[in-house]
Amino acid sequence: MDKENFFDRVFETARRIPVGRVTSYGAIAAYLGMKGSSRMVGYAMNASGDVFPPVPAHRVVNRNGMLTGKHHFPSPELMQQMLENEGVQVENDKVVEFKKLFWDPATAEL
DNA sequence: GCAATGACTGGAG
DNA sequence: CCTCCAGCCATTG
Repeated sequence: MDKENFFDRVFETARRIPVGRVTSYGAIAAYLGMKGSSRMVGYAMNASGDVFPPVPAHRVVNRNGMLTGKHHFPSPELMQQMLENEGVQVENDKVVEFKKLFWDPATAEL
């Protein structure tokens, strides 16, 4: 697959997410200059399980901090489990302190 | 090339 | 904070 050029951008950005932090699809999309393609970011994450190294898709949630992609994991409860394992408190399928744990790739230091 | 789909987003209620 | 509607755009059939 050579057309993973688009996905690769999303993957690299997603891998830059620090542990214990989370970000939104729109943040990644906007950072890559594809603000309108926020859906494509999630679509790319769908292929994240087919690439290497693995992408921490569990740190990527929607703008509301909701674990919208948990259903796409090997186990729907795995996503929340890993987040809590990293110190991210999750409740009702959404990050509690999302606003506080929110990580923006644009404000991230190299 | 068109139609359908989707791990989204912003605005309005 | 939650729900509904419409817009966006790449991937797939």
